[in-house]
Amino acid sequence: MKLSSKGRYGLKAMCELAKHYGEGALSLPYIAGETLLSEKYLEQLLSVLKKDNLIDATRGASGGYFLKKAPEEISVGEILRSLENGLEIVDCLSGDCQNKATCHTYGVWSRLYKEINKCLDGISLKQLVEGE
Amino acid sequence: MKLSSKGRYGLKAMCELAKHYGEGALSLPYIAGETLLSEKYLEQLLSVLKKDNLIDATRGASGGYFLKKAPEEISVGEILRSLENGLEIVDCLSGDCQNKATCHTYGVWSRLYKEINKCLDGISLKQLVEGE
DNA sequence: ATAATACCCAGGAAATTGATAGGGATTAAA
DNA sequence: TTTAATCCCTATCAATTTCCTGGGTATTAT
Repeated sequence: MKLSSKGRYGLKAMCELAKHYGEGALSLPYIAGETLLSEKYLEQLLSVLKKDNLIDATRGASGGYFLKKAPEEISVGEILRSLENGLEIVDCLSGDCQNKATCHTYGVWSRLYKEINKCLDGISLKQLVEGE
Repeated sequence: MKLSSKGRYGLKAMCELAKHYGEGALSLPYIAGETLLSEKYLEQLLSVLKKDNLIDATRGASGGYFLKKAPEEISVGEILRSLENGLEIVDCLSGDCQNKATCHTYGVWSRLYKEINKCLDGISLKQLVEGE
């Protein structure tokens, strides 16, 4: 039960964007340089975050990426749910579990899922960047 | 961030053992039949649980597996930590993170790790089998 | 002895993840 | 209007992990 590097790296990129919030857009090469990630891989992560409306981008010369909301209004939970494609610990949580009623373990996963989200939604990007 | 089927299946097997706690040992073929798992795969899961002292086994004819403690004294957390080889969400938690001091995200993982364990340690196998 | 059982080890199929690559579309600046 | 910077899309590959199967050995009740 590990977080993928997609999640870890993407969160790092979001921190970078948060650090420069309000200073305009950051270019892909710049973010890649700061986070030590390949431009091509980082690009994929940013495109996911953009699809989920956490960041936005301007194209063309001197374009780049920027946060769509202020760092204090973005939670780590939102970011990870975007990158990890949901934080459901088991598939039956996200889908159509037939045995929901009879299955004893369903309750465990559901409880855990709520706790995880509660925990991560309680930490804002601002807190993260400023070190609590 | 998904739980492996090792964890899910192993927990199922533990439930089966809990249902028959005090009635002597259950054979591998029997447990496999109840949980609808292949004997060979289940065998590996049980060997992990045995290594971690959650269950024990007697060999020879009419032998089998049984819980080493009462269902109310075994937590779901213990079981999953055994099967999943720890519930650390990222590697730096289990190891020797160099950047621990400077890394901003370390605190997030550590907080989440504690919450996950707290949640799962709060549910006993007995509660699980009896439906809370 | 024999049958039923747990135990051990090796390996392979399948899925997921991590990362690379190329080319295209869009836009700002010169 | 050209040019260059940049985001955007999609395919593919290598590596890793996970899931599962199979064969053979050791042990014990009957």
